[in-house]
Amino acid sequence: MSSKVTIHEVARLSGVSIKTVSRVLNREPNVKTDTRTRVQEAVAALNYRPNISARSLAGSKAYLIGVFFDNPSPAYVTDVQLGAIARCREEGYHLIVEPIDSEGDVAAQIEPMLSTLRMDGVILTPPVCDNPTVLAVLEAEGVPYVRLSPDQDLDRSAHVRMDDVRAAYEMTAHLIALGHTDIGFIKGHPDHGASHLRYEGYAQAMTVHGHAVRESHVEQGYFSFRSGFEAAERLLAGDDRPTAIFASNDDMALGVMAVANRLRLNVPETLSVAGFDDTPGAKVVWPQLTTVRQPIQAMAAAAADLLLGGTKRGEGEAPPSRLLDFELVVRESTGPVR
Amino acid sequence: MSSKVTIHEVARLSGVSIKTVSRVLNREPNVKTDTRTRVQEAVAALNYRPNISARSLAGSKAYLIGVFFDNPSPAYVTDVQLGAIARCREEGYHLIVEPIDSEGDVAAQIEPMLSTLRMDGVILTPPVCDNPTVLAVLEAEGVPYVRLSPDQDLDRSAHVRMDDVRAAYEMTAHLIALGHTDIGFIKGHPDHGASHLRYEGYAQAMTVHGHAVRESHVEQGYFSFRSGFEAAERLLAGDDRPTAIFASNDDMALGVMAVANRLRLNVPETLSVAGFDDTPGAKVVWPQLTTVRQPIQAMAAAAADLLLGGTKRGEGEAPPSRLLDFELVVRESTGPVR
DNA sequence: ATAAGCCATGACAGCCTTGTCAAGGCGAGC
DNA sequence: GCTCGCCTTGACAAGGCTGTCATGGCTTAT
Repeated sequence: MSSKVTIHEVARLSGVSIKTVSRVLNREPNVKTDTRTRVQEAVAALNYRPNISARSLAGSKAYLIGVFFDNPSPAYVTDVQLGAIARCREEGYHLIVEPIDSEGDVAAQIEPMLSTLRMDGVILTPPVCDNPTVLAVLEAEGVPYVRLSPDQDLDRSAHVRMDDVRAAYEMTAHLIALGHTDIGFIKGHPDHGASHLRYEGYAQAMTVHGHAVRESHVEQGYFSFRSGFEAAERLLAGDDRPTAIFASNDDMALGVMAVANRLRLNVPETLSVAGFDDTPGAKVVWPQLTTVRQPIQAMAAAAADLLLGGTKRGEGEAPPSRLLDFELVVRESTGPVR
Repeated sequence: MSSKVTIHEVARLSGVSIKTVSRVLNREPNVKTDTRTRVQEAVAALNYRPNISARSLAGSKAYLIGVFFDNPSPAYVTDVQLGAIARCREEGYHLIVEPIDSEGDVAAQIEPMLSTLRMDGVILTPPVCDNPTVLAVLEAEGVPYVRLSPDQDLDRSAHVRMDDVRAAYEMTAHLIALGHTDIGFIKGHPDHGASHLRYEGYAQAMTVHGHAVRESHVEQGYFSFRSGFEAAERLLAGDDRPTAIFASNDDMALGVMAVANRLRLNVPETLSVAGFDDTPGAKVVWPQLTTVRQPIQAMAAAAADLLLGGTKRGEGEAPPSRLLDFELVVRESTGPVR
């Protein structure tokens, strides 16, 4: 029996009008404590749940938050969903997931769902969070949105980020603390803003600790396993090889490990390897990878929080944003220099 | 301007009643072709989209399909979402994702969302698809559901599966065709139905081709990297080692590769390794893993199709189900015996 | 030609909740 | 003791769409 208890029955049982029940449900002020309690009891007794369709038709809210993604990493996407849901459930909101095909006509994809569903807000993950068309459509439709780790136009909207520079700095410092002075670096895809930030953190740490950033030990990569593999082949070719390599993401670090394996260089005895992102692959390799963990779930939860009005935004103020802490995950792929 | 064009305006522009517009929108019969065209033009001209809340309040459908999951594999979850969405979009349905915490009070989690949202159907992934409480609540609420790769009670509901036995059979046959006769096998988690099916396929193939299933070359694993690693250590310990190992999932196969690496056994020259599932990790290892690909997206699409009434179900008939084809993905980790 | 029946369309109620506005009750200030 | 104003509550309409039923025109069977 798909119990379709309506607000009327609750009203009748508790002896008040449906409007008062509505008030209690929406935590509106100006309801006597006594009345409130009585209504709540009736709600519990009847196991009543408001009908979300009727609610959003009558009111302004849809109780739906969208998550748009076009992200190649399933682990990332899932974490975002988990984080966002955690916060949404507290307020009775639900998550609508919408994969976006950035190659296709983006506007044609999102415009219909926006006008059909009337979502209360949207969370944008990279790289859609930097897609100008998406942002434009969202703004035109008047749908609030929060971007996760955006690259560009930071002031354009609310967003949540992690401090990539500092994370890369600390990872480099970790290697330096282990005695490494000659640390190779593999850059990420040049179109991705994080690439520059991570390189900057690396360079800063080297400079601050008095070690030179050797051009020949900095390679361009593209965030893929293959690009990391190839970069590592170049870095480890001659005799003048670095004692540690910091790849700006895990996939590339895995490429480095593969090369080390082929060259019979023991990790971490002969070569320390560090990654960035803490992807699932980082634990599925031997030795397990030292890396940086982004608090993805927490970031998504923060994004949902921003949307649900955790922070009220005044007129004219800059859009709110949050900067979250990363976590250095030291595992077995980095060790003292020998 | 979040254009809130209503059905009235479409009706006015096309010179018919709102009911007729509604009929066109819902592809109902008994509308003159001429009228239908005129309405469609008006819809296009005004860029009208029906309001889903109003729609579901008035009618019976909510235009929402839920996906419940409690699956440790993000890649799997994402694929399911992608596959389901593909089919849902065709019909104007949207996807609500709901992670379930199987450890907690499952009924308390899903009961509210079911009665609040009134979803039209739910897709259940393993392992929630075998959670009796979940099934019971869904049935009590009268919400149709389709299970993906269920283990138990196949006739209880509609479901979509892949032929694990045949897949394991063919993978084994592939190894045999390469000249292997002594093929080790690592079983999956005993609580997971697929484990038995995959083992059965392996055993069948061995027997049919006249090779003995050697007890000492069959190890128990638990679908984790670590369990694969340990099983491989045992299998590869003595001199009497198999020339190939078929692990019943990729994570364990990766564990096998790690051991082979440590023991300096070249893959595939000295040892062939095969996995199952085609997880992302399968391509991020060197050499890349030969494995079995489940058509997860297609399976999810089929599930959505079942829900959306792709197959009408008569009274008293058995719940509909679909059996999809797998794909043998031969990469570099398997080779001829030497 | 006439009755029966189907097709195409429209009028209207209803889905369940929230927003608006009005009304009654009661304490505070003069 | 009376007015003012706030607190609490309720009546009613509105929100956009679909279901039901009625209507009139036209085709088919007799």
